[in-house]
Amino acid sequence: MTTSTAKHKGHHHPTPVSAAVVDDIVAQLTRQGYRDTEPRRLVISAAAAQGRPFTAEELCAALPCVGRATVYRGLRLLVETEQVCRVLLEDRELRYQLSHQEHHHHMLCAICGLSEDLVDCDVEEILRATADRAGFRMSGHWLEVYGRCAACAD
Amino acid sequence: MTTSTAKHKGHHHPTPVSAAVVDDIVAQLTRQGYRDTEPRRLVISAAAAQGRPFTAEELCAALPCVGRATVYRGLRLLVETEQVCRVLLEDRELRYQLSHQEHHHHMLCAICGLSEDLVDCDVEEILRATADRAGFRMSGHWLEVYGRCAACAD
DNA sequence: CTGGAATTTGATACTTGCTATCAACTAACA
DNA sequence: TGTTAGTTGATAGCAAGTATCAAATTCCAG
Repeated sequence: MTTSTAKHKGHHHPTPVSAAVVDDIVAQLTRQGYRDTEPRRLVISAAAAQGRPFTAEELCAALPCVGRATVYRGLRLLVETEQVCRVLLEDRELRYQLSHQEHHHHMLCAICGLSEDLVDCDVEEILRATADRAGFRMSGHWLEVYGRCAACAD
Repeated sequence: MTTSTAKHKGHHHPTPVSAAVVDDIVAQLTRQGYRDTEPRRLVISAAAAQGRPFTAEELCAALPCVGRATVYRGLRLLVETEQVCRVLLEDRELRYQLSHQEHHHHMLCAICGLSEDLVDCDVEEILRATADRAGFRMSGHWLEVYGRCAACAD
């Protein structure tokens, strides 16, 4: 979980993408009946190349040869199949990032834009219990935590 | 599906607005140097008349005599001065409602649209502690809980 | 009261983010 | 290799919200 000695701040290197990651995701998709297409692979590859949460528009810009609608559709498919998760910034900007876990939340660094998964956190049960107490049956929730990552803390 | 002692579904009675509520909010604003204007009062009054979280567009529709931009500006001002809080639906639709507390979260009913304040809930400290453990300094968060209110539960 | 500066308003145009359409294309299976 | 159903992408469109700016209003000073 990228603790690490502060590397770049605000500057985003695309991470080298291992073809294996892309293949793996494509495999998940084909297993679910979706086709293995070139534009789709490009979207996945570009998404995997991002070092931190990215916007749909950023992906469009990174893929000038792929149609705008296709990028949006690709992202939507990846979210639906849980290969990618959505991240909501404080200003309500929607970003995406490859998902590495079942269901989880993120801590978002306001300085470098990095996202860290929130682990060892049982908010969910607490919320459910609190809701129950009010006779409210919880079916879902949205949670994002904002702040500064270790590297960007004062 | 709304079993319950179904009252209205999707039909929203505007709650009768006590002038006192409007006056009180206007007072808070003038205290902060903002002017007491007719359109502003109309926006506040309409906001207070809503029984549940409402959209900016709904307010515009309810106030045909007030300019669109003015409604949006009025809402923004009310949010900034913490008279109104923002509520995010699962589909990311942004709604508003009069704020009755310092800082709190909402449980949103997917059936009737009602919003209940989440009380007796210490998620915040838990989140902060969890973040701390990862060397992450939390400065804010966004949390919404979705489900069914007592009246709409099966 | 009244004058006038500063705030506020609102019509309009615009931006941004995203979806609908639909003909052309292509992956996958027989 | 042919069929066909899923996929693509150019385009148009839509919804939410903001920028502009002249006209109107508030409110304080005098």
